[in-house]
Amino acid sequence: MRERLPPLVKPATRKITLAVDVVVLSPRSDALAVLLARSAPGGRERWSLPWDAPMPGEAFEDAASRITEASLGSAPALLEQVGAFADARRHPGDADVSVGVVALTPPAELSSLASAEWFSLSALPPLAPRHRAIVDRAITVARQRVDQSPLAFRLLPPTFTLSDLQGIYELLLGRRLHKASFRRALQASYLVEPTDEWRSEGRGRPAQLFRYAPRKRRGARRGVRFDLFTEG
Amino acid sequence: MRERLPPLVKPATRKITLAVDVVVLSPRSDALAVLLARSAPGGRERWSLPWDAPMPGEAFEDAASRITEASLGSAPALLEQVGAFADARRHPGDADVSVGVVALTPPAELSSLASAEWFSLSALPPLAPRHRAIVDRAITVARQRVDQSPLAFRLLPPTFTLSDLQGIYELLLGRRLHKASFRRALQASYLVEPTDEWRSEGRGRPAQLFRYAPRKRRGARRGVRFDLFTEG
DNA sequence: GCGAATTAGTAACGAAGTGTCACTAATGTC
DNA sequence: GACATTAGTGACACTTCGTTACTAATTCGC
Repeated sequence: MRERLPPLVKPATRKITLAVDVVVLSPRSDALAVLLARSAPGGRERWSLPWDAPMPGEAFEDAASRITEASLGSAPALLEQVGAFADARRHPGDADVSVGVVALTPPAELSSLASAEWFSLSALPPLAPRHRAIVDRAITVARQRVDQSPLAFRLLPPTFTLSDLQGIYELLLGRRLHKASFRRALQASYLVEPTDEWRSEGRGRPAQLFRYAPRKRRGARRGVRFDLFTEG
Repeated sequence: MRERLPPLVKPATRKITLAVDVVVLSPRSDALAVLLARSAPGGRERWSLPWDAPMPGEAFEDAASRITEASLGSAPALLEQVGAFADARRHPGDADVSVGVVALTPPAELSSLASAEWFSLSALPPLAPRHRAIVDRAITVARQRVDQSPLAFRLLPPTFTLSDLQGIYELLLGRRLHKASFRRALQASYLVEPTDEWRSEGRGRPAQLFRYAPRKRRGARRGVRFDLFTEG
């Protein structure tokens, strides 16, 4: 086993086809929703993630932004690559390799002309296996990033109530949070500032509107957490 | 802006070349080290990440394992993809796109025959720009994962002292930790169990050896942390 | 042999953070 | 006007965390 030496120079001879597949996420009536594009290859209605081949020299995130805009009508608020996927030939366009990108956008109505629709995560139509895997990975990545980056704020309009914000966190984390604790932690973070507007929505006391405005940056050097391991 | 409709079916026509580039990390004399392969294209000594084109149908992680084994002599303890990279034509093998993979392995001596060497992260030789980017990304990913997965244990031999473990965490996090706090948190996590062996290493009191043996799984449902945002 | 230096390991205290309950406030509904 | 509903806050108990200060076991220099 010792005499196997690495090749010094080996040309990457094999040519393959590449696609960028985008998972556009948005909150929609108390659930996370994914944007799917209609495609009817054989008369039956089928759905797939919006995708395209990147143009020569185009960065993956730029391609994802372009692809999102084509289906949604506007550019997403945040993009992040979630990895490359290669299970052989399970892509709607038969691409050998897909680069998955997750895109976040506040709730928005679709043009009724557009050949795309929102689907609740819990009620997705059948997808190509690779697209299924990319969606799952995108959700996992979003969930992991939730308290590393201000991701939740990208799923909301510029001003929002604290209950809205808490709702987004609950959607992303998949569990309920306690109101008082949530607000206390948010207060201590200096991430939002109140506006002087209030929103009355049906019954109950009107809620103050806030905007995302990170002010301080506490160099919060914390210890190590051993209790966050997600898997064996 | 409304009339732009997504293409229903668009073949991914462009063919490209693909490489898997591996960042093999290991602790080496109080610093993280990267495994680089020697390549001497023009007489001058040059270095690059171990890489190869994936074989048809081979998963990226499998390719990365194979590539690591060719340079290191053994398979790594943990592999994780860190993304696709596409800056045009800055790859040593001229691959259009690279899939970056980070591999972790305990300290190991290299065969002196092998055309690969360990380089401290702080003293890397010049690399192709894309390889530079993949190394940086690999470090970032490893640092982010440190308390989401038992990554640090993959950089240690099967048994280790708690000071060893703390040292790995300090290498990965890039800052010093307090001994008492570190041990208290580790104790509460039920991740390690003591062996009945002790190791005396030069001066000082001998240290007990532990092994990684996660026992309980506290469903530690914690609140939201707003103070961990890493960037604007 | 013996003290100094060095590394391992723990107890305990004060500060900060977190889960929870209970309350007040402002609106719509009947 | 009573009630349901949603927003927002105060306070208490409990946990967690950073830190200091200590004890324990070994090697080194003399």
